[in-house]
Amino acid sequence: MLAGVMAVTLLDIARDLNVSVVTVSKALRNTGAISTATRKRVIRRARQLNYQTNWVARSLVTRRTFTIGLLLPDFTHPFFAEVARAVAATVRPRGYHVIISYYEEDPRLERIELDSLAARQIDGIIVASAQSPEHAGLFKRLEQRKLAVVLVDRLIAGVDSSCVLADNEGIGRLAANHLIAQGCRRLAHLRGPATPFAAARMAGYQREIERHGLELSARYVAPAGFRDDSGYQAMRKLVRTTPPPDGVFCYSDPVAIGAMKAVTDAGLRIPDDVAIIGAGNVRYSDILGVPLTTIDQGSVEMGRQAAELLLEQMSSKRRLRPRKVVIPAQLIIRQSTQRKRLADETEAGKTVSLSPCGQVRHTFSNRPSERRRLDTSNPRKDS
Amino acid sequence: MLAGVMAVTLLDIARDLNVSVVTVSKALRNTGAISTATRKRVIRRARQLNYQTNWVARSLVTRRTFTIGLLLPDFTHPFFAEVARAVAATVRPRGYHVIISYYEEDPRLERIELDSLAARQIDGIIVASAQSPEHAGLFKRLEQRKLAVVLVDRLIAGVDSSCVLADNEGIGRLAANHLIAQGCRRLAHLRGPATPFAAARMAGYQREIERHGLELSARYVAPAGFRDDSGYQAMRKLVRTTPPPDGVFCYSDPVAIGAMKAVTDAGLRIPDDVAIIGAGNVRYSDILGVPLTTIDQGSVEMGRQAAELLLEQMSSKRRLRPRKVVIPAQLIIRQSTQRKRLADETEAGKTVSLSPCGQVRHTFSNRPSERRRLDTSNPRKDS
DNA sequence: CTGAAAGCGCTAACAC
DNA sequence: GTGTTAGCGCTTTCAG
Repeated sequence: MLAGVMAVTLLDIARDLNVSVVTVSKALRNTGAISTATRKRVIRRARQLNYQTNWVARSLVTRRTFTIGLLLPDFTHPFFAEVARAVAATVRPRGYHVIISYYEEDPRLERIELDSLAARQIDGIIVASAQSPEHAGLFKRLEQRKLAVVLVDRLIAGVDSSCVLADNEGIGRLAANHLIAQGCRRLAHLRGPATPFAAARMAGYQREIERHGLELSARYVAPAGFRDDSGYQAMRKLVRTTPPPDGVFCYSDPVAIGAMKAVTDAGLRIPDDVAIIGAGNVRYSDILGVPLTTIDQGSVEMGRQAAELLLEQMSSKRRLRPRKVVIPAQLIIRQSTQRKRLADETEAGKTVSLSPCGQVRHTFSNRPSERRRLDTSNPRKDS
Repeated sequence: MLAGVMAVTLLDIARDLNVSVVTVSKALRNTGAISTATRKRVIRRARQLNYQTNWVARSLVTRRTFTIGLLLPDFTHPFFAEVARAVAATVRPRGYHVIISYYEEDPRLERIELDSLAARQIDGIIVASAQSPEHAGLFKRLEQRKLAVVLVDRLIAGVDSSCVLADNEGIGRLAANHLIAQGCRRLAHLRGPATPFAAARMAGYQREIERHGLELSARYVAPAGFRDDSGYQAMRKLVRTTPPPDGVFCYSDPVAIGAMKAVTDAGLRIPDDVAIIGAGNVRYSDILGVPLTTIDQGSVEMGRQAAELLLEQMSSKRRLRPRKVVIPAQLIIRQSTQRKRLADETEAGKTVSLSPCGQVRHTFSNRPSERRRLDTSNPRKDS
């Protein structure tokens, strides 16, 4: 027989050593009552033969695969890519693998994937879901099967799983505050898709505007989607209004990037004619033609916390009380909103240090210590 | 018993219907000899009970998991993220899932992950490896275990698995050609990491330069790494040489982005003082301060072809002859090299249409049809 | 301390 | 057509 054509099994080692399979199994798992001598013998031989646990077989009996699912709308999107990496980084040290899947914003596909992942007997799943509340039962069923579930970035009404969310309200408020502080008065908004979290962003924005005695006029609100092309289209309309808005809060950075093109194409200047603020702090947002002011949703933190919650749930015997974690938003000021060349300190009562001449500080990494920021309220946890 | 606490098994359905487990199994798999009547009965009941195949159990006996691994240095990098999506999109219709893992350019971690994925009994793996040739045996062992292997983006000497590669030589040649056509004469290079593929890029670059009777001076070659910060550091040195280079080919777009900052920081203009060209056509490269000319490596095509090769291998009984696919490179001309304001047609004998005023054409998507390009030679296949 | 027996949920081979 | 038998490679339980 050709060496190694078939994988080495416990039985192979057992025969080889004249012990039982059970003994080998115990030795390798470092568990149960076994003499140190045989344990060593087994381990040595296993290494020699290049034995590897067959996880499929083990999982069948232990009912744990040490694999989790991560279901996202699109892991090519830098925000989700960062979430994904943070999740993987968090669970890896604990021996878990991650099956990453995406559903392209198609709820039907999402459901299929969800089922398919469950059929693979994953131990838990983290999902940024696009399901409407009428499918809340789907998640209930998953949890009944003892599958740990953590919702991330997007809440679903009626699903009481743990979740980790951006502070969407806060993002909107932060945006409004900042634009107003920069002297903008004709405030506009490029809305995201028809989702609760996009609505929350807009609501926070509007509320804060009104708190300042201003208003968010309906004609300054245009629907956009997730991506830059929709932002471009939406902004093309807004720049044609008279007068055009002088401050625009965009649902996401990609949308904002599209919007910036539309503004430039229309012969207007950023930020002098129109200030633009995005959300997401997407990688490379700081190296655009005009570096984009944005609101960081804390992708890494979101992934980490989601994974942490999931691990906790998976390793607990009884079902834990669902928890809700809100990741505070941070304002990242760059040129696209910097109309006041120097100090625009004391927004929200905090001092924001700006580098001279309206220049962006040189930031390569996203380490928080290197950013100028402004948190939304306090981190709220465990609501 | 609470409904659905335990997952429904074939046995549950069998008992329920007073048939044997085998019958149910056959019915559900639509295989073997079975009357249409019972098949329908089984299927109906299965649906009612919300039965789902337990893939762990099935895999144990069929020895197929319908799961493949994808091991990358970093799936947050836009290039790899696109490869990953293309892989997932290609295998999904065939029922495969993808476990995506990354090793942060750490060969030791890569080996651990490789083993760990194999232990999960994946059917095949696509890997952009950082292993040096002395670990070629690692891959040989995987293939002996009947694990299909496809190398992507990075070749390893001594490993004769199928592979899908960028045309690194061609990338270098294309870069040199373009810079020279733009009138650059003091050509520089920011080298990538110490890898064969980075070396190939430089070799192509140098060869083409020399073919034009010019030379790549050693003092104009600086080592950089994978990311923007290393590009920044490297370029900081080059701009201090007298005279500074007037055309720089950077190993990757991130490196180029870092380099552009260094050039700007030094008070030089892009492209008038220094033309910069990257490689990778990273998303958002077209919306930088100065949109970056780059060479597209065909990430999507690379992922698709790798997945295709893997599928082919996995569904074949006997081991197939390894194949080598080279994805042709495409030059994407943007502002960062556009020194000749208008027509710089007839590089390499082809006409490249440019939009007026050195403006970038508005491109949101990466659809090839929307790009101005220049292929490297012919697509070579199956060498 | 060690191992024999039983079984995880499923499929393959072969009787009936 | 249908069901029986025999595993896949591992862990669990419990007797020795």
